Amino acid sequence: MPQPTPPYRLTPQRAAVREVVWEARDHPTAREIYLRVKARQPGIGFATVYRTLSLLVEHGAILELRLGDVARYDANVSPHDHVRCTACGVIADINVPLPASATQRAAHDSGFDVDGYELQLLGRCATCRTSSGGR
Amino acid sequence: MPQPTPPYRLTPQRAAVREVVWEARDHPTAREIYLRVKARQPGIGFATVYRTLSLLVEHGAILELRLGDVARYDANVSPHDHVRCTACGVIADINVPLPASATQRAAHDSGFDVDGYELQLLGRCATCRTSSGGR
DNA sequence: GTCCCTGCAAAAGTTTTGCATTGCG
DNA sequence: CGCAATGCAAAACTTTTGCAGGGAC
Repeated sequence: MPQPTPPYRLTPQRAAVREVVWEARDHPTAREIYLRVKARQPGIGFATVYRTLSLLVEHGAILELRLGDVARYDANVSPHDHVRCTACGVIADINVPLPASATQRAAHDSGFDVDGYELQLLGRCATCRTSSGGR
Repeated sequence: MPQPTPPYRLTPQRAAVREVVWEARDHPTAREIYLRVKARQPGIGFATVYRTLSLLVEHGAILELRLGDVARYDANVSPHDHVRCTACGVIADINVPLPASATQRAAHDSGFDVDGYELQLLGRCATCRTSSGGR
């Protein structure tokens, strides 16, 4: 997907936030993004990062995930699912073949019109499985 | 599932919290539970409710849901899914037929051992759909 | 000149923790 | 008596908001 000229002003701060998210592959939290951006724009403040993240989410440039207790951000805006390691917390993108008809029907029975869904698998990543032995 | 004598002391405060969650059908937040319990045990404090909720979750007596920005609690501890109204926030229990093999395979390709999953559908409930007209 | 953006600080909200007190076992 | 549980208050943390200053258009 090409990036159209945004309808908002792309200031250096905003560009830095956008780049950090785009380059990240680890679904960083707002605080983590703030720290990484600060390495490039030492003067930037919390509020600017938070406001920029909201802006980018609103415009569909990035995705906000509410997987655990804090918000995380994902540059992959196409529909996909996630798997989270319950040991170390690492999150990976995956695709689960879940037919739209299944979700539509299940929710429709409850009287809902369904727009979409969020699916998160829970387990142990390869690293944690190996390092901590069997369990 | 019958309730075994808990391995923790079932004080009046804890019993009240447990009952409130068991009687609730609306996936209340910790604050909502606190307010409802307070109606029965006026002297109870925040901390006790929070600590009791953690305790009950640890022992599998109730479920903690992280669907939105705050924690919600569910007395239904058997595996099931949820649908949330993006307009009013109401949450309902549903069951989506998602074969374990599908999740297992998808995650295994990423190197994860999968224990379970959380599936949340998003849409508009019957009430919101009717009241706000088309959109 | 006007308006948007930024940075700092404070506020708001949820959840956790410290600590003295209470009361069961 | 000993120890777990409680209640209150304060802390920790994430996220939002207010506001004055500054730069872009």
